[in-house]
Amino acid sequence: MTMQDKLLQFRQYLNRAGLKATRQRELIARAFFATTTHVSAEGLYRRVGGRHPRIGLVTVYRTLKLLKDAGLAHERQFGDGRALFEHASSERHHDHIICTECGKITEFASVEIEALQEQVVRRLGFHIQYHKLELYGLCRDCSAAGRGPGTHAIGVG
Amino acid sequence: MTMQDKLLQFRQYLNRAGLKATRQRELIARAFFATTTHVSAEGLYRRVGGRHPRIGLVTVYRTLKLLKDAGLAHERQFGDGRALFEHASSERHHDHIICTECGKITEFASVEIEALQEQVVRRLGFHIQYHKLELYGLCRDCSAAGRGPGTHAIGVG
DNA sequence: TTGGGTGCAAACCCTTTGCACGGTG
DNA sequence: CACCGTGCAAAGGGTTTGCACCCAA
Repeated sequence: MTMQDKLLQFRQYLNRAGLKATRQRELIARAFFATTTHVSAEGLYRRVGGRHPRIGLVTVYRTLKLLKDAGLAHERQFGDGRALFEHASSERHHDHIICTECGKITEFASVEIEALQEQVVRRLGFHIQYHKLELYGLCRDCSAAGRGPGTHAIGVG
Repeated sequence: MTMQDKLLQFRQYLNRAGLKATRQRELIARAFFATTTHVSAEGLYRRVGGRHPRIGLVTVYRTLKLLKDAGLAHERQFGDGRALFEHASSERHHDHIICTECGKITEFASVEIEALQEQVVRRLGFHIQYHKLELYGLCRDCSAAGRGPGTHAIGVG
């Protein structure tokens, strides 16, 4: 799905919902679709604001909510208090692995893990609706650079 | 590990760290160890404050931090903006399944899932330090009661 | 006695909301 | 032209910090 497709879908959503396609919404959506990784509202605000100072952080929040409603963005909570947003249209469900050294976020998916989850909790009488799996560790680069606890700890407590 | 053991461990921690065993810390620790499930700072504050009105929420936060430092409490973020605390001393690593209807939190553990996680991300060059797995769905009771989306939706969009 | 501990209020961070002005359909 | 959208500032919720008084060791 190209940037143009996504923008079109966003405009169509606004139209259908009786909302207006404003200059700000267009610029914020473009900046969002241009990101390759997870962005915070603040981060997106800085990207847009660098070129268009008249756009407020509040509008970024409001537009991100619209993008979610349009099904074009997912909001993720990684427990550090702020929300990160990622594109939703093109990708299937996936989980995340976060490097504790450099903060890089990598996506992965495993049907095996998900099947096992379902199996494990069925015994408890639960029926899964959705899940959130976050792995934390050292990425290849940070391992190679010898950063982090991996270097001196044989068994990490 | 009994309540008394835990209290003793807490006092020993304070002692070793050159900190003081105050009336407030004792009361808050007792209230925390008396919980059976996950509590928020606010929730613990209400439990203590019901009987001892002179204890401030701030002191609850500070004592929870001490309990974490002492290795007696774990802090969990379930993405709703506030932290929940659980006992740490007695239990091994586990994950959580949260009922989306009644909010009940159940713990579970699976070495199979964890082995699979390790295997999956090794291909990506990652080395896992820790992880966080949250399953969301309907618990047995809520399923039985016919609550939730399961009742009318065949395929949930 | 002395340094850490407490409680209150205020600050803090992220996010949302109230309101008067501005711009889209 | 009627609303919806915007920006600012202010409020909001959860958590932390500054400060004067208090108390455990």
